[in-house]
Amino acid sequence: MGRQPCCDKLGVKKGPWTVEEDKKLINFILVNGQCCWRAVPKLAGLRRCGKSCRLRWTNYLRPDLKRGLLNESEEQLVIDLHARLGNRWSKIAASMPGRTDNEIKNHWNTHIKKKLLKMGIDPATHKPLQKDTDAPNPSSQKHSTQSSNDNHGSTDSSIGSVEENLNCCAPSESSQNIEENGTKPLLQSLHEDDNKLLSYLLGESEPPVFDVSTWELPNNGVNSFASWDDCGTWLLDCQDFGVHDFGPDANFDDVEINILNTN
DNA sequence: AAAGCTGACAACCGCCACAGT
DNA sequence: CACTGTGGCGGTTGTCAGCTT
Repeated sequence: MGRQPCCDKLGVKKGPWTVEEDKKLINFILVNGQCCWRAVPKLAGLRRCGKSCRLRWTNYLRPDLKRGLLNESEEQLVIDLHARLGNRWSKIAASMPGRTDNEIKNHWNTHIKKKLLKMGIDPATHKPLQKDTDAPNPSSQKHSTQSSNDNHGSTDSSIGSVEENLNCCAPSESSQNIEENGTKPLLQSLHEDDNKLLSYLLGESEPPVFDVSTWELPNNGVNSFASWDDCGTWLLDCQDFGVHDFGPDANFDDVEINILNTN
């Protein structure tokens, strides 16, 4: 109440991002790294809310993102983690390198939820559905989600019930099996390097050591690339943009270039 | 061929946590 | 300690492409 909106609504563009806007945002972050999202739109010459820029970058433009549907083992992982964490999508996403919370959330809502319901499992509690809860009302769903959040240790039995059902179609990579024999959870053993990278990109840790041919640290700016063409080629590997979309040919006006140069 | 339906996913909104003042 | 600004999160909606009737 009385709280100011995160950005001035007037003159702020909404809706799908254009290629031009993407280019500006990518170029800005390549040069300046991730900093003060509120200032990004102004500095990058975008008529967007800072929040919108952050979302666009983290959910779509980030170069370390996997694209496409979650495969079976990732899906199994999401179910396992959801049973433990509830709807804490960001926590779940943090354990799945290359996947975003938004992506996982979408996949949960469009695929997994239905799959579980079909199997007679309540997606909120991960327990078998009662006869009279075939059409669960939202309030009870919310409540049960909350309780699963609060009782992480007590959800083991429910996890079991989910995975017992899933084992019929899931391959041998059931995390239940992994944990039962006392080995490292699947999440921790998979993609540890990617986790480091993700962690760095999210500003949570020091830069990891990784293959510099695939991704350079934003703080190093354009100097990380032998040329703007290299930069474009690198981005081309990551996203569906043409090399010509980036670099000196990018459509910065003089004011924007000045802003970039003074930083 | 066209209308309606469904799935997939991008994007927005409102709230919350936390750091800085 | 209270207030403010910012970033982040989760829920929800909008849009579009593909499929079905």
